[in-house]
Amino acid sequence: MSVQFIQVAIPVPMRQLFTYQLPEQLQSPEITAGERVIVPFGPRQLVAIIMATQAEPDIEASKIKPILSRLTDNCHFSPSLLHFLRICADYYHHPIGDVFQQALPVLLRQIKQPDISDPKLWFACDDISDETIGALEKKAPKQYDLYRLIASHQGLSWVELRTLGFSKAQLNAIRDKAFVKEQAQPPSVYQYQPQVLIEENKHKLSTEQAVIVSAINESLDKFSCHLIDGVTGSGKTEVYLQVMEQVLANNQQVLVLVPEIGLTPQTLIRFEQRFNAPIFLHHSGLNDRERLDTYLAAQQGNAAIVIGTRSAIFSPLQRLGLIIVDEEHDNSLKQQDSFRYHGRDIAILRARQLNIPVVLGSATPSLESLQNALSGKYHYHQLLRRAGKSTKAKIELLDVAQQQMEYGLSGTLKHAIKQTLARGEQVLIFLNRRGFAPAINCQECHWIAQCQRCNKPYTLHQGQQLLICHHCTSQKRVPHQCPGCGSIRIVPIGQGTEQLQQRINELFPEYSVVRIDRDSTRRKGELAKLLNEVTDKKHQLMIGTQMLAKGHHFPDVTLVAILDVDGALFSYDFRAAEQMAQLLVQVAGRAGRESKPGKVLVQTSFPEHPLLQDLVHNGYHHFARQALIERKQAYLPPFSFQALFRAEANYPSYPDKFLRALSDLELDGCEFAGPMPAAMEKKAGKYRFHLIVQSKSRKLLHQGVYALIAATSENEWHKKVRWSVDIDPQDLSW
DNA sequence: AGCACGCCGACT
DNA sequence: GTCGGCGTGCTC
Repeated sequence: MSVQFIQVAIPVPMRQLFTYQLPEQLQSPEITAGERVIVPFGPRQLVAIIMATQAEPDIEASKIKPILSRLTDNCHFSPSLLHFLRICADYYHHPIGDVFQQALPVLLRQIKQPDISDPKLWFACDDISDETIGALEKKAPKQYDLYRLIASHQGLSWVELRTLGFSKAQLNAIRDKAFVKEQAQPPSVYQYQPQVLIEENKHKLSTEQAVIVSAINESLDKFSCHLIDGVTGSGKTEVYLQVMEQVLANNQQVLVLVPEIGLTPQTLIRFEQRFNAPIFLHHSGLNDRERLDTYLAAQQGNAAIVIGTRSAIFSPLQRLGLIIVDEEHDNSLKQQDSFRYHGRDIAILRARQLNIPVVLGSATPSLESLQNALSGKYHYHQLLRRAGKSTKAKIELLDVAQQQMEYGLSGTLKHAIKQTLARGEQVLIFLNRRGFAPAINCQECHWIAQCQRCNKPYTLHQGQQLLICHHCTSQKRVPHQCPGCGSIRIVPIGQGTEQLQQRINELFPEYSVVRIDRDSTRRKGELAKLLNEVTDKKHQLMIGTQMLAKGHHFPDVTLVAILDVDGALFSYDFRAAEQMAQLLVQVAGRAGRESKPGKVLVQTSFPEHPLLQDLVHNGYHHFARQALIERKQAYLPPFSFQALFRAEANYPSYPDKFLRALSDLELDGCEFAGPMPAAMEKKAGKYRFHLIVQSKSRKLLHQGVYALIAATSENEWHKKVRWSVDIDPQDLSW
């Protein structure tokens, strides 16, 4: 047997492959692309991915090392997934090794191999008398609900039960009483059986819905992209469910992508109630082991449905038949560091590659998707009617320019809150700023506590008695004295959710207030718990950040207050207005029910602003079409395509000069904007600059970016900076 | 990205 | 005298 060489992708941000020797004793069985191997790399050992075999190496033989071992756990990339990941790396001009790294669960990237045992699921025990069940129902209603749920399925994972808001204590309790038991599930391929569909929970479709379901069902065997543009409450989920039904019946799997915190109990329960089929989850609330379980279930075929956040797009489903991207406008679908992919966009690439349909859904479609739908590139489906008789929450502007404000609340708003509470209804208050106050300030010398690494004020977190920088997460004790003048008159300025909660408590002492933001929901399952408490009406007032705008519906909330919307009206980011409009409409959709319609009050100092006027009087669709006209006139996305080069270093001149040298290049059909300092010019001690490349042609942009990346190695500053490319950047502020 | 190597300031 | 700060360079 002759010496064999292989080219591998290494999980480092380098745009090249590395050549290794394949020792004779490792040559059988034949090595294939997509396999994982362990290689020596400098002083360390890494898990690498085989890309190709080679007869003759293209580098000096003395440099080549042999690989150490091949991983035999069968968790290699299938040819199809491997091809998909190459397409992604190519589209985003991102190092392939890093793309692979992100597509693998943590436990499969490590040298130490995890124990790949069969996942354990919960089942109901047989032969439990109605009497015993009746007794449980009376004594422990929560445990009874949990038992009923498990009994109605053929196996549920702890992850699902936790996501639905049940606790380990409740589960252990019914296990100890022998109502349920835990069993390992050997790998088996999901097979459709009639009992998969739980018929009694199926809704009758409206004519609008039925048309969409049949349109999608007609094209299940080929690639097609559908945008379902449906107002909140119009029954998008029911359309998803009925299309999925058909795909599952064909023995294929379904992948559902949801926003970061969109995987709420309310969403999951809809799927559980309809399908008695194995559902696996993939979201930030899972630990490494749980993520591996989902990965394996997808790969081995146990999973019929995978529901997850953006990285679930890399689930190795072998018989994927449909991808659904819910809330496709949501920016949590775009990864904002290292490999900056957009979950929705690569879902479309994946669907095209597999020749299957992809369904995008939103009440407030992104301008990109809307334009594709209007131009006929996507199938465009509108759901204009709300199911039932419910009416839409009305958005009203509250002019606060002349009003006396108390802790961010106008008198008019306080009055409206009081009246709503008096009627026994709930109130939701939005403030997109967590912490107690966004800054602290010395009243004598006007000193402001600033993070030295970011040149931005520290946020005061009073509960923890800490100053926290929200840009680099550095922390500091709260000073008792001003370091500048020694004064002790240090006061918070501005309001965050923590302070608002305190003030609301003082203003409405007879009502219970709950705060829902990243700080108050840090613990696993805490979000589900708080949301359940709200639904159970344990709290009358809710205070929260954007987190509350997604996924949940609160029928007894009839007043939503938005404290501060003005920042978005004058932002230099051309997407700020679009995002604000989406937020307002999404929020309006969270509140009210048919018998008690909701109202949204928006505090603003600029009630005459055309953007707000258009949105309030003509609705999101009119607003979106206006915005598209403006984008077209300004040659902004989606009428042009952008790539953003970022560079950072310890001194501002390096990234500036590095990018300036790149922008000197002549590129066919591309133009530059910048280089300019990033909106956060200094972050975590680094100086950051941006260079935007823009083109009306996706193809020319691609070629331009390619040429620019090739030019970096000749750039005299390239060793002085850390740089990266962001294709289709979403947030230009960082 | 890591990690080693190498060269200058404040400490047991 | 040395511990450790981070600038620089390399990884088949």
